[in-house]
Amino acid sequence: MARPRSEDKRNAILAAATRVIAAQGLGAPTALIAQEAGVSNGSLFTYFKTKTDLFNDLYLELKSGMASSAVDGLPARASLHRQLFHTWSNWMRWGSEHPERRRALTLLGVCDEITPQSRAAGHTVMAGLAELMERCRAHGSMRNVSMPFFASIMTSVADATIDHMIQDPGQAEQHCKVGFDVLWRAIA
Amino acid sequence: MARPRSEDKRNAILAAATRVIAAQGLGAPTALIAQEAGVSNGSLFTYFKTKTDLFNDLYLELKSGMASSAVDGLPARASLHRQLFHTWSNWMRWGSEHPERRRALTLLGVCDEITPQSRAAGHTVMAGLAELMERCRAHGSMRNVSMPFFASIMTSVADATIDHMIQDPGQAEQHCKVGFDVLWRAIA
Amino acid sequence: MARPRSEDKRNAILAAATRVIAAQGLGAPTALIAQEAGVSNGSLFTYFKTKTDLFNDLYLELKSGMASSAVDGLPARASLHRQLFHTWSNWMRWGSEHPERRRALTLLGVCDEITPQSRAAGHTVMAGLAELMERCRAHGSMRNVSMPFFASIMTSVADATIDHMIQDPGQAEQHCKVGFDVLWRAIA
Amino acid sequence: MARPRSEDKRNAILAAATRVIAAQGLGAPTALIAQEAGVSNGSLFTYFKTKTDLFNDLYLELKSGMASSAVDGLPARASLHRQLFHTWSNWMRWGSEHPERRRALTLLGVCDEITPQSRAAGHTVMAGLAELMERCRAHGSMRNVSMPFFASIMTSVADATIDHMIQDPGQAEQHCKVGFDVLWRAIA
DNA sequence: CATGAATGAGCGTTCATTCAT
DNA sequence: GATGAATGAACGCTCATTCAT
Repeated sequence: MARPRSEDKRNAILAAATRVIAAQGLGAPTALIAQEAGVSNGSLFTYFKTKTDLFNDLYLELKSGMASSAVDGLPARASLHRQLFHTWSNWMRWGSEHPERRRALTLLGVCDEITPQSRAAGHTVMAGLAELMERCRAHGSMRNVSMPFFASIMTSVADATIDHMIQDPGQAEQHCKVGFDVLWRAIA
Repeated sequence: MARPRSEDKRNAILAAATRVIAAQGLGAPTALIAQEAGVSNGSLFTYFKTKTDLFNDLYLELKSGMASSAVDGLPARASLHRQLFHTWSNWMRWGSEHPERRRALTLLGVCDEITPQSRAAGHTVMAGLAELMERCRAHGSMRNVSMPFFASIMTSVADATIDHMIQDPGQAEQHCKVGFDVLWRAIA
Repeated sequence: MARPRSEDKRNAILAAATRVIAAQGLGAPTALIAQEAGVSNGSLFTYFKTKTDLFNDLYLELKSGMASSAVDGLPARASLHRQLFHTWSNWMRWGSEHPERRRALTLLGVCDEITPQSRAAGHTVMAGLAELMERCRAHGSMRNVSMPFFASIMTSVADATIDHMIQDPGQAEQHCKVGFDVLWRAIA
Repeated sequence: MARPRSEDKRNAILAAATRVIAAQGLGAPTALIAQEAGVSNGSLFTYFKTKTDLFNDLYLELKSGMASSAVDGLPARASLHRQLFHTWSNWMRWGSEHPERRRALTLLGVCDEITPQSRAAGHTVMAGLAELMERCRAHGSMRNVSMPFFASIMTSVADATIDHMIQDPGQAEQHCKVGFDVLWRAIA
């Protein structure tokens, strides 16, 4: 019967946190995040019990946004190479178009306030992507290495590629392709 | 640069900072670092003007330690493949044997208190390694991409490989080899 | 005084406040009291304008509960000694059986949010008891001291006795008697 | 070799806490206590690790001040009656002359941040007084009740008497005597 | 120079109270 | 009236940095 909790406000806080963390790092004051989100200081804590909770939720939010972007419109019947390139392109686009989300995710990824549970959930949301990766691994020269290692290689190359695209946006598309070729050579 | 009295103390502080940052992140109190180093609270600031200065110096220290480990004993006359593998093995060993240094370096690498000057110096200190990389790039399939991109790919794969080695130490040597093969396929 | 809708809710809040204050002290959040009472956060403030008002009302409620227990079933025609002992026993029983009310009353009694008006009203509510006390005073060795002093002595001894009864419940009845004897010797 | 911790400052904080607590209750901000003591906000915490620690230390300080005042100049060879009256007078004087200390001690005494250890230590500092009480108990009509009960009675009457003296300072000395007579009748 | 007490701005969080639903 | 989200002042405590010893 009372004013319901607003999903919009929650999202505004998450978006503000993304921006503020990208700009100031994880030490950014919650008060600044709240202000940036257009809510009061105290309201942040009705949506997220602690700053750490906010971090964990944001981590998942960003990770799943990235994952779902990557597999968006995946051509299910195309060749593995085509499917992977499609996904790769989506991934690179997400990284290039959302540098703040990416930076925030990087920072959250290395900080130790993210719980093992969140990290596990982070893997879950990547399931679609993981399934594709698994097929690539199983049919390529890395068929004998573990999935985590395989995934980690792929992620690393992706990160390096996005960095490169951001630093030289004029040639972004070409860098995207080069990165993919590197990856394909490594794993095919 | 007026050398402070005791190089030992300076080193103790850097070593303590490495440990403490690895354990607690960059938010760790300077007082704790000082304590861990066996010096007083205030003394830390006679060796490093600010916490940020300490971070920048430590970043360089760690990066150059890593770089010099990597090129240690480089067989100058061997084939490129042999030289690279030698370096790669050194690098992997450094990473496996100094997880705290590596974690501290990772955290420092993504935080924005590290100045562009420090990052540039970080590259300088990698000169020996960079020269080898440059030769690999120039003679391989990535001859048309920029050095930063090439280096970034190599670093990424290295990081992924070290992670893997640390998580499964029993097979470390084998993972080292697999990582190298991945890299070689990607760049040869 | 416009009665709020539900006297039940008001009482539930007072009872909850008693429990919560006994457990957590006067710093206990109003939200917790509301929760414990089974009403919403905001509703508490339709029954009590401020937290201070709640405290003042509760103070009176507890004090009058104690006072009316004390004089319950007073044998009007018995000797003073018998009347006083009857009252004393009631008082001790109230204290032993309602430790939370007693503790809350103690805390409220020393905090300075209780207004002089409330304290005055607290005396009014003790009128029945006071009248008996007055007769005791006037006929005993303390006939020359002021009533407040006399009452305060009696209250003090009562409190000490209840404490003792609570700490050694096995002998409660005996302690009750001993306390009364002390009092009687002091005032007779 | 550095600036030593100043006992003066510690005492200033304790004195300030006494005043501020007496005036505002236990909810008084530490910042106000610090200000009143003439030290910075943060300095308070170099002398007392937490607000609760400050409360516990202050409790002991006040209690031992009271206890040592009470037994000051005790005429060891006088009669029990004379000895007790001497102590009683000291006690009453302490209470009358230090109303803030007394109020702070009252508040601290009922709050549940005071640890059982502090309460135990509080009894220890009253040892001198307790020994005298014990002799009174053993030779009087309360010889069959436990010491804690006896002590609690005595304390209660003392508190009531001090209150009375404070409220009517003109007759303080006389009230002191009356209170003592009440006590003596109760226990002799 | 070494020490560690002093400083005070700053932070995460709480909570009495208000107000939209 | 009932609800619980919204508000923002306030609080306890931390910590980089300074400075007296």
